[in-house]
Amino acid sequence: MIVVVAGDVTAGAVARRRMTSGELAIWRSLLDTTAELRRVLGAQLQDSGLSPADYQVLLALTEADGRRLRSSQLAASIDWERSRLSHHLGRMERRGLIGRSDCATDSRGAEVSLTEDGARIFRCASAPHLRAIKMHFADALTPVQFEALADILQALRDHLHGEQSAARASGDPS
Amino acid sequence: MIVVVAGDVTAGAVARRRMTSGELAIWRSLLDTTAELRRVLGAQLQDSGLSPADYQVLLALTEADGRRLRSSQLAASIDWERSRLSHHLGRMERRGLIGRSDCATDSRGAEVSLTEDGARIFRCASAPHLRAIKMHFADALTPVQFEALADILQALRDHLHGEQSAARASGDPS
DNA sequence: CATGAATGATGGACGTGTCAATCAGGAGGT
DNA sequence: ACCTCCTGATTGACACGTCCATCATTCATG
Repeated sequence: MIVVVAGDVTAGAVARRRMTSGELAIWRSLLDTTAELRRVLGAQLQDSGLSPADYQVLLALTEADGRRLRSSQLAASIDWERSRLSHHLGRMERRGLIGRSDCATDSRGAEVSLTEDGARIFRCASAPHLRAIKMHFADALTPVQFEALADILQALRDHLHGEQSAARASGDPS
Repeated sequence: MIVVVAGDVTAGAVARRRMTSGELAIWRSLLDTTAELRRVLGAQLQDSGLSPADYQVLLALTEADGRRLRSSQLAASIDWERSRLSHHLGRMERRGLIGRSDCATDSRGAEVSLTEDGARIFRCASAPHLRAIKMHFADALTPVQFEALADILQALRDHLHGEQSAARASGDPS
């Protein structure tokens, strides 16, 4: 039986090549630059009294039906570990940003809801935050660069997830 | 005297435009994708018993003259706050990865040095880490995409730093 | 040289993130 | 009904990062 590595058509071609120092430098630059952007935007958000994590949670809740979500749904929608979310919700609850109540259909579950305060603070934080993203990110790039970046991010995501399906396809019965 | 806004030739043109939802989506994708990459590579590093932060410190020390650096130099070379570095060095010292000693020329200063253990562990961690970067990042992109990414990162950094010099040039006497 | 500002480094408090353990409740089979 | 397994969620311990205060030393200035 002949097994052909599938899922990533470039895998065979590059398998034995060494990473160049230029590629490594670009990787480090990606790390550094995104870290700095996160730092700048995090500092801006803090003016509104929110951390980037708070913002993610409040954004997901604001967009949710009835401004409430099962804890698991919330965790899935922002791709957090449940434990992390549980800790963070505890802190946000102490600050009065969200509320937690039991779930009607599943007594194990918890429903997370946006409080008045939480909704109000999120509204106040949202506009300046979007302006900051525009100022520090969107205004820095040309339309051509945006297109290229979207393409690159797509390739990175496909590659990350393609690896998994390739592993599954080649004999790992997950 | 005529003052011309310099440093970012596009600043005037985009000042009043709203950010498009596409641009916002690309920003979120950048956040998510780089976060996932950091997560995957951090998990890989942990197999060698190091955190990404440990790796950064050990890399800087390994490349330093005599494998030792003043604490401030180290902080500057990896762009950390001094307090963060101090805390982290305390933890790394407890684990035997680095040592701290007084500085000869400035009694306020501290010199950070690589221990035998630290050097050995870094050597063992380095190769698999570089392989992981290649596998998850470098192998995902074409040469054209690398070139585009380098260009984009350069534009983002120039913009971040150009803002500061523009602010300084237009009347902020820092 | 005396004194006040600046610098190098550390420490405590607190918010945050991860891992592993735990616990209550549902789901499915016998 | 009972047992087992799975799932939703929380918790404790600990590593990590930031903010702010502190302390010793050096530098600059009169």
